Amino acid sequence: MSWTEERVELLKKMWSEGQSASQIAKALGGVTRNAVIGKVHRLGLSNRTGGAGAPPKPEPKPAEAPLTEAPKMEAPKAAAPVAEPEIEMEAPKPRETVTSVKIPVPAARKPIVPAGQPLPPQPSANEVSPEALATQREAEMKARRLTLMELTERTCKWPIGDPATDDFWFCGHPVQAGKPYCEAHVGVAFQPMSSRRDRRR
DNA sequence: CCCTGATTCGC
DNA sequence: GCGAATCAGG
Repeated sequence: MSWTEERVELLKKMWSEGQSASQIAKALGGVTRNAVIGKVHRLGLSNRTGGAGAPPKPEPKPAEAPLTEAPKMEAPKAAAPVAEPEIEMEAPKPRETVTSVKIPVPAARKPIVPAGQPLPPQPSANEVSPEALATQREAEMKARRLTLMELTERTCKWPIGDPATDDFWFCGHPVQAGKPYCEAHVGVAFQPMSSRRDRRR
């Protein structure tokens, strides 16, 4: 394979979108991530965005400014300290249900609510089918306890414990093809609407 | 171990 | 110009 214009275009596009070299290589086919990185450097578009350590920031791509003519336009943005919405990902937090079962979590741990008071809101599903919940416990007892860095596309990203304390890690079991969670957690994460009791707001 | 990008250097 | 090997790091 060679770097045809089309391929280079796709490379540029994907790179600017924050795609990783390996992802780009996969999309292009016939090249390795090394080849992609090498090309990226040769093209001189190394740092994707101003900040070097800036994390992949998907450009919303406002709109192609026609820009027929705009000689010296200074954008005197009077600094608008916009409050970041900070959207939370769909990350259901495993909830401890008071049952007779003992130590559902790996090693004996402090109560799961030690932190101060905040404790992030838990948006989604609370009512999980008993069996799914049981399976969930099993999985958590054997959790690999991965840290954020250790997560990959193939590790279960189900959070366990309290993010505000050290008692926090990710399941880490092999994910179920495509899904972000392992089989057990897919079970509690993706529930049919029907089985979800309507909570009267 | 999984992954990331950066750099080098023979081709 | 190309990209595998290597490096440095999360």
